[in-house]
Amino acid sequence: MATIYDVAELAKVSPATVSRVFNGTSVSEDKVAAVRDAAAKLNFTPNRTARTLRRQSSEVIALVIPDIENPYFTEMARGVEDVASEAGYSVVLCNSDAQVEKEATYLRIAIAEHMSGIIIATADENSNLDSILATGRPVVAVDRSTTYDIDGVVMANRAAGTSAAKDLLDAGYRRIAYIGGPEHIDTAAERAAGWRAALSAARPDLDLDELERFATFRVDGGRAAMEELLALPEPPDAVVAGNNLIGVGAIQVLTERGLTPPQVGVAVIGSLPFTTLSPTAVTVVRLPARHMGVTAARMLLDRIGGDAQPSRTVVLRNEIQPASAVRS
Amino acid sequence: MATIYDVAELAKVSPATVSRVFNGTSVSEDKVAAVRDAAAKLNFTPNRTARTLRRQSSEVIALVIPDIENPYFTEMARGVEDVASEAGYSVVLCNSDAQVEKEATYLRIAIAEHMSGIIIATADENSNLDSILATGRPVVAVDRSTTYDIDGVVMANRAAGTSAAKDLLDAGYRRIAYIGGPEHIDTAAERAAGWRAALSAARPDLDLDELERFATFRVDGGRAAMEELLALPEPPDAVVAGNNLIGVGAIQVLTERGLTPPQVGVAVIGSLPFTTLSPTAVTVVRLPARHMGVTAARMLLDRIGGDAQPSRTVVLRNEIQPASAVRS
DNA sequence: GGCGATAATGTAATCGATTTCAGAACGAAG
DNA sequence: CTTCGTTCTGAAATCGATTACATTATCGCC
Repeated sequence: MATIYDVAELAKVSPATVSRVFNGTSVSEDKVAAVRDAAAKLNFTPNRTARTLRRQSSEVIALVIPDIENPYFTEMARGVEDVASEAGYSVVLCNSDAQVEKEATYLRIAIAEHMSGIIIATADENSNLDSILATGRPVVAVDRSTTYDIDGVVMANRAAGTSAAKDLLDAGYRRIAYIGGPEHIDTAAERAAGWRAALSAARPDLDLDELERFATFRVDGGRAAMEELLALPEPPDAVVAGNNLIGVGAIQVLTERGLTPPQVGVAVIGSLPFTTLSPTAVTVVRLPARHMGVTAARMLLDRIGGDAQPSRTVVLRNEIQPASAVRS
Repeated sequence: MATIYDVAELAKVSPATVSRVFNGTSVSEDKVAAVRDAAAKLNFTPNRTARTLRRQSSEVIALVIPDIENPYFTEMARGVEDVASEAGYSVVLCNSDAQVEKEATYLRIAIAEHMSGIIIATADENSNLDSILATGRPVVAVDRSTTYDIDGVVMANRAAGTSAAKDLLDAGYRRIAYIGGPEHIDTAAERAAGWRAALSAARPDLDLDELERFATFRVDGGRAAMEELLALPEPPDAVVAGNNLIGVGAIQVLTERGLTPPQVGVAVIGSLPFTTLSPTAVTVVRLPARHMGVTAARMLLDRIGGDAQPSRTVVLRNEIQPASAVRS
C-alpha cells in the first residue's frame, strides 16, 4: 500500500501537504492537483489505523445487541446503519448473545479500537458500562433502559402491554395469559405490568400470577411457556406474547395442536417476522424498531459532535394493528 | 487510558519489557509479577490501534453480506462468529445491501483497518475483489461463487432445485413454477437449472419459460412474482421458491387468496424463518447456513495462519424435509 | 579463573498519518 | 520602502505499541 510519503515524493511536496489536501486545509491549487494526481497514480488510501492512532478516535460506532438472529434487532441495526453511513461513520455489529461477558469483551474492543461511540441494548441488568463511560465516550441505550445517566431510546412498553391485553378483552376473550421475557429485563417487566393493569381492571376475578410466564426472548421460550399454559387445569383462551419470537413460539404450539388463532386469541408485542399467517388472525403491536435505530444513531452522532446537554430518554409510541385489520 | 509507558514507569522496567510480558517472550518472574501488578493497578489494556499499526494486521475479520435482515445470513454469521471468537478474533458484520458500491466501501475499510481476512457473500456479479486480493489478504467466498481463484463454500444449489421440484412432482403436482433470485447471481441460476432439469424430464409438455420468474431475494420479490404467476391464463398448481424470503412472500400471497398450501404446492429452498405454519404443509430444502459460516471461518483462519495450498471450494449438502414430515 | 553461550533487559527505530511551530512568500497599507 | 498580516509550506514531534539491536548479567565448563 502506498503511504503519504510515497505520494509526497511523487508530487514533490511534503507529507504534511499531502495530509492537508485530504483534510481540507489551505493548500495552493497547483499542489492540490499534483497531490491528487500522485495519489490517483499510486492508488493511495489513507491508512486508517495511523489516523486513528494520531486522532485518538475513529469514525466507527459499535452497535451491541443481545441477539443478532432476532429481526427486531436487525431492523434496528438497519436504522442505525443508514444514519451512520450517511454521516460517514461505519457501524460494527456486535452480538453479545445476552451474555454479560461477551458484551464486556466487545466493549473492551470498542475502547481499544478507539471507536467514537456505542449504541447498546444491554444483555441484562448486570451489564457493566463503567469502564466505557470512564473513557468519556458517548453511549446510547436502546430498547432497554439502564441505571446509568445516559441517553436512551425505548418503546412505550407498558402501553404496549396494556393495548395488547385490551384488544383481546375487546374481542371477547376472558382468560388472557401473558408470556414475557426474563423478569429482570425492564422491557419485559414493563410490558407485563401493562398487561396486568389492563387485566386486573377488567377481570378482577382472575388469578394473574397463574397466567403469567417468564421465558427467554426466543422461540423456544415461547413454545415452552405456551405448553405450560395449555397444561393448566383451566387453560387460557388468549395470550399476550412479550416479544416477536415468543409470539412465534406460542403460535407454533397452538398451530400444532389445531388451536390456530383466533380459536385461541393471540396478541404479539412486536411485529411477527416474515409471517405467513393470514393477516387477520393475530393482533400485533408494532414496534418501530428501525425508527429506534435511527433515533439512537442521531443522538449518538450529536454527542460525538460535542452536544453536552443533560441526558435524554426518548420513548417511542407503538401502533396497534388489531387482528381484523388488513395487511398494509 | 494507561499506556505501556505508564505501566513501565510504575513497574520500574522498560516499555519493551511490558510489551514482552503481554506477548509471551522471556521475562524474569519477578518482573512479570511487577508488570502484571502495575497493569492491574492502572487498569491497562494494550492499545489495539498502535499494535495494529506496528504489526500491520489486526485480529478482526470482516463478514460482508448482502442482506442483514435475512435470517439465512444471520444464522451464517453466528457460525462465523463462534469459530472466530474461539480463536480470539472478532467479527465485524458489514451489510452491503446488495449494492456493489456499499460493498466496495466496506472492503476499503477492511483494507484500511488492516483486518486479517474477509468472508464475503458478494453483492452481485460485478463485485470487485481486485484491490482486496492485491493486498494479499485471504478472502473466502460464501453462498455465491466468484470468478476469482479463492476459497469458497457454497450449497449444492442445483441439487436443491432438483429435489424441491421432484418432491412436488412426487406429491402429484403438475404445473410447477419457479421463483428465483436475480438471474445473474449464480446461486439463483443453479437452483433454477435444477428445477428446470427435473421438470423437463418429467413434464416435457410444459412451457418452462412461462413458469419461471426472477425476483429479488426478498419478501416483496416473492409476492410480486407469485401474483404474476397466479394471473397467468393457466396458473401453476405448485411453486418452488428460490430462497427463504421468496418462499415467505409466495406463501403470504397464497394465504391471502385462500390457497393455503397444500392446496397449491410449495417447496422452499432454505428454511422458513420463524414459521408459524403447520409443519406439514410445505416442503423445505434445509440449507446448513450455520455450518457454512463455520466452514468458511475455519478456512479463513487456516489461510491467515499461513496455509498456502491451492484454493478449495466446499460444497455443502442439503437435507430435504418433505411436506409430510413432522417438525423436528 | 577465564571463556563462550544463553537469557534478560534496555535503547531507539519503526509503523503512517496528523498537527504544532516556525519560516517563507506575497500583497496591501502607510 | 518599510511593516504588518495573510496564506502556504515543510521539518519535526506525536500517537502507543512492537521489535531489531546492543548491552549486561549469569551460568557451565575446561
